[in-house]
Amino acid sequence: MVIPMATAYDALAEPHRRQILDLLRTRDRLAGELVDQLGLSQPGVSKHLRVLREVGLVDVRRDAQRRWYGLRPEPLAEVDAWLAPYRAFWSDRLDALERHLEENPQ
Amino acid sequence: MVIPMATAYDALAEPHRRQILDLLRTRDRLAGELVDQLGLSQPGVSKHLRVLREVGLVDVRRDAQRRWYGLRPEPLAEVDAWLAPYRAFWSDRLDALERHLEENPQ
DNA sequence: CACGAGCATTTCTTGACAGTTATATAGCCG
DNA sequence: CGGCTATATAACTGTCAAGAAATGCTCGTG
Repeated sequence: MVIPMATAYDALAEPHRRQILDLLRTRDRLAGELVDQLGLSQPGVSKHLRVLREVGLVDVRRDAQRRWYGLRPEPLAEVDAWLAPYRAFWSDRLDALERHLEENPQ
Repeated sequence: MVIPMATAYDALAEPHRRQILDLLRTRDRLAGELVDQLGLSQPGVSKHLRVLREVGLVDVRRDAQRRWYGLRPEPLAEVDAWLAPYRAFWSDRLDALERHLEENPQ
């Protein structure tokens, strides 16, 4: 019986989870704050946070009954590494566009 | 009735689809080639290709009964743009590591 | 024109997942 | 201790996606 490990890609596929990461980018947040921001039920947010924890994209700090959630960007570096070889493609096209604009000023 | 549009994030969540994009990065491929490489059934690959088409990550050129698939990296630029603000985070940490190493030579 | 090659689409099954409500756990405070 | 706050987990439901098998479509070729 194989336990299917989720990946950062899976975590990012869900818009609410990307929203959570965006919120954590500015500062750490209480679970309750995230519930308020997302407009989901509290258990719904809690489940998304569990997924993000499991793929290592967030960490938690306990503070009595509260939980402070913080961003752990490392798994995004893996995604970025996968993306890197593709960057050449569209930057090529953008470069071509830029050259075109330079060579054809208004 | 809302038609749920898939996003590039959804497309990237599936490992086989990332593999297809990786194959198309080197050169255009026939659908049959992709079937051989992926080790999935032909209809299975065809369905993945449909998803990639729908989010604009590949395009198709007909050649009699054949289909040449090619990479269209533009939607990846969107993902890259989302990722950009995060890049500062881990590069900060890497910078810190580099400074540490510079200040503490072997 | 019949056949086969090359793909796409359909159909079906199974499993995963997002969301909800209900419940459990943990810690503060009166 | 009792009850409240904050969060996690459980149980359940509906939806959707991945995969295989069967079928359909298109076009070149004998």
